[in-house]
Amino acid sequence: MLPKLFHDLPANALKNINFQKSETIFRQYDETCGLYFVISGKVSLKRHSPNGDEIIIHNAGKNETFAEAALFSKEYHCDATAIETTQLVLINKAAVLAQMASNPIFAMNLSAQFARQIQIYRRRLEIQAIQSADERVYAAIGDGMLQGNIIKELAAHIGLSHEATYRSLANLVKRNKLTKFARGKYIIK
Amino acid sequence: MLPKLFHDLPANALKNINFQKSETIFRQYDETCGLYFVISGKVSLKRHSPNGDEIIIHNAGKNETFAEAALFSKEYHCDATAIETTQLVLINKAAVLAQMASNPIFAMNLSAQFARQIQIYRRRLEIQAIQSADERVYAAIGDGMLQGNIIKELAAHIGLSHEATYRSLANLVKRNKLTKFARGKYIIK
DNA sequence: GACCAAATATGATTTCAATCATATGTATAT
DNA sequence: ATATACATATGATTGAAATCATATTTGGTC
Repeated sequence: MLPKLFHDLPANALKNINFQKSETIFRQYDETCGLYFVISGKVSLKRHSPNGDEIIIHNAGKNETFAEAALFSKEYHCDATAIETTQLVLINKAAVLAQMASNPIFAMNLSAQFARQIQIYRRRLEIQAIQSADERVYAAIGDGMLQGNIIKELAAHIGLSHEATYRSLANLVKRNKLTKFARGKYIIK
Repeated sequence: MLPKLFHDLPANALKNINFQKSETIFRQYDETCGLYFVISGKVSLKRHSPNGDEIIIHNAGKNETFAEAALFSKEYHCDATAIETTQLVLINKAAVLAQMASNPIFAMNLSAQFARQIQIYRRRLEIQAIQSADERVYAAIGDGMLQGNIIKELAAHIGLSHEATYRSLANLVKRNKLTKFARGKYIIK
């Protein structure tokens, strides 16, 4: 779901684009044209260090934006590549900047959107820092991080192996901390 | 170092405040008055879940801002408490919002600041997800995350025990991937 | 220079998640 | 109804970080 604030932009500021697996979206040093929203699929954002190592910046998945910093920079800071078949919305930089300049409410909504994202990432860092798989899974479920009903995706999202995640879920149910009400569906007790 | 953009605010929009260890800075549901910058010390941001568990949102340390989302909300979303003696700058919400409304450049700079923070947190998530302590330490050093010269702080920052961190540093030096040029000082080869 | 607290270093042991291996269940397409 | 790909589940083993225990070094203060 594209964040509501972007609907305030002119219609031609939003452009759907499809990418095949392994296709390049943009490269580091390309001139920036906008930020992106992921409708479906997954995008890998990477950079190369001076000594040639590959630095993973982020993998952006469904319902996430990426390349926000591109709004404020002439060049993209990294390479973006589709990990799988991917559908994106390109949100035009010039349109965003123009809207920010002319509509203070839009500018404020954009800052608010970014501030919310900061909050989300901070919490994710805390969760990922939890050593115990059981406690990490419990925290993630509590935070609503199980979005669909695929446990394997939750596992990847919180940095656990899928096996450890299944086990933790089973333990938590056994310990009466969670209820499993359907396949891939749990609630906190 | 307070981000430059906040210097564009009127002087009375910035207020230094000191807190003793364990002192409350704000509580969840308090009316928001602004965001904060940490000059020194550490602040714990926590919330309580419906069933009484304590949820750690973030620990904010030196040179970080926190409570950014307060700019866009009537109430604080969590409790903030000083973990140790702490010196903060309170950045006045009304002044920030007024400046955003009247100065599009300021609004843009604030969004840019937040976008940079998003980038930093995303990268930190990736680093923290690296299983191998050696590779995690290497990535963190490469990203300039060793800010002072206290390895123990780096360890806490990247989610490793201090022992594992010292060991990894020693391994990386032995493997010729890092050079130690002083106590607590390393560079990538 | 002496003292002290904290950081760093290192050895040994424990813990538990990752990994490997296999089996079962399930949603989807035909 | 059947076939298939993928998710889920579970047992066994491995590996490496956490933890525990000590020792040494170092920076700051007096």
